[in-house]
Amino acid sequence: MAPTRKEPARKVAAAAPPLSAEAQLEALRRGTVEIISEEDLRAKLRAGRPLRVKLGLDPSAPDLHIGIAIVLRKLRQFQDLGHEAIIVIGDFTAMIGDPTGKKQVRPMLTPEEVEANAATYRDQYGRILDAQRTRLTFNSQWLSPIRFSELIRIASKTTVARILERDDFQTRLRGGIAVHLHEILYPLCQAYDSVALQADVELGGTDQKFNNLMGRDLQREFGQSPQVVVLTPLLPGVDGVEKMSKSLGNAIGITEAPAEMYGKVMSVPDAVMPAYFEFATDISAADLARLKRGLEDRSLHPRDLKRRLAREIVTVWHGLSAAAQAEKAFDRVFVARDVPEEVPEVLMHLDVQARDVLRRKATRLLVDLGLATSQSEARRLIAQGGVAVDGERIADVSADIEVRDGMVVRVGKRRFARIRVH
RNA sequence: GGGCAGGUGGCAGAGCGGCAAUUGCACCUGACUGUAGAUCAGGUGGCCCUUGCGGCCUACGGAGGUUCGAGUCCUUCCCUGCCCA
Repeated sequence: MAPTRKEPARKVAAAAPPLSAEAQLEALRRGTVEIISEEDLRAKLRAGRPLRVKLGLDPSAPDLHIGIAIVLRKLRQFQDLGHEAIIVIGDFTAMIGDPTGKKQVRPMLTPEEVEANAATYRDQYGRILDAQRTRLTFNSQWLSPIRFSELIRIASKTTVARILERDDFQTRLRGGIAVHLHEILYPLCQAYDSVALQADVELGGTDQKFNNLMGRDLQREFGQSPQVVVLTPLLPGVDGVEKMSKSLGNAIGITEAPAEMYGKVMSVPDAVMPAYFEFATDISAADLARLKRGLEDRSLHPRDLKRRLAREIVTVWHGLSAAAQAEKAFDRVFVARDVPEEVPEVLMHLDVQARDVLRRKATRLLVDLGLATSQSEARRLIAQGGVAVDGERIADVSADIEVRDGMVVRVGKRRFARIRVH
């Protein structure tokens, strides 16, 4: 379900007379890091026709996170201003993997997989974008049929030196790390997307600057008006260091359960709170300024600020009441150290031999419940005092547990399982 | 095609014949509290039990070999980087 607060905005925008180019530019500037160039954008807006605004996304991560949401919200803004939103799923370029140095070559998706994914994309993007007015494309549509001779023609439009300017390549070459030939085609592929779509604007995070500028060059080579590059900030992940990304495991997914989302926000380092408030919530500029000030002069407690942040972010994606509930659940588990109201249940079968009582070695029980991946791990957890059954800590690594229906096993602070005996 | 340097646990990176492998990051657990933040401490291949500074199995790119013993030495293959052509 889309956040309800978005609904009225859309209707108003559709009905309202188009804003002046200057007013649009003013609105679009907010929340961006760089626009290349504003002059070009102004000119394109002045022409008065709906602009084709392109955003490329990685097909391997259908779980959108609140970092990517920043750029998607920018795209939404373009939609609300009457422009055409085009999402490009990089299913073809996924074969290459954006050359960050770690990605493996991935096989191309089958048409069936693409079809299946499309539904997921629509569903997830629909939480932010006006789904009816969003064009969803896959770049295999135009990249796949390209013949080798055409590739050579496209490749002739740029130079090796130009491609190698890119930071990733620079550092890898300097560090003696492999740069495969196909990888240097990545920026070219993405640039060609812009040519194929005749994009007026390409949106992206600041890490996409090189690729997006490449699109400008290539479009010029193909006799098209070069696209305007609009760059949005990258949100740091929950580690507070790396940019938020699913593959780094530091992301907060927009479809995550409220409680999970709330907890992850609470784990964010204090230093990144301002960025989160600014880019991942809907709070007003005035509120933002006040919170920042409070954090600086220490008149506001960081803990309370982070609770507010967690509430705000959960509210964006799940609504107010879900946020309140998530906070309650969090307090219950982490502040009061109580068992959560909802504990995942695990069914266990009662052994025929032992009719009424089911005895299990504690280590085995943990593995059976999925709370440990091996007996060794289970043993370690118990030895470290991290395992409790119905609130009672297990002290003995070789303990036997008398399994009863409804029993709650806890590992660490936040992993629980309730046993259901059948 | 030739020469040189490399390939070690999720990542980075030690190791120079006794190694389940120093260290950092990441991760897990505990203490503390301001939260799953910060700090401090411990742990982190698997299996087993008679829970012992225990036993066994599997692991340092692949396959062979030398040796009581190989991540460490040899042969060969694969892969990467650099230099020369």
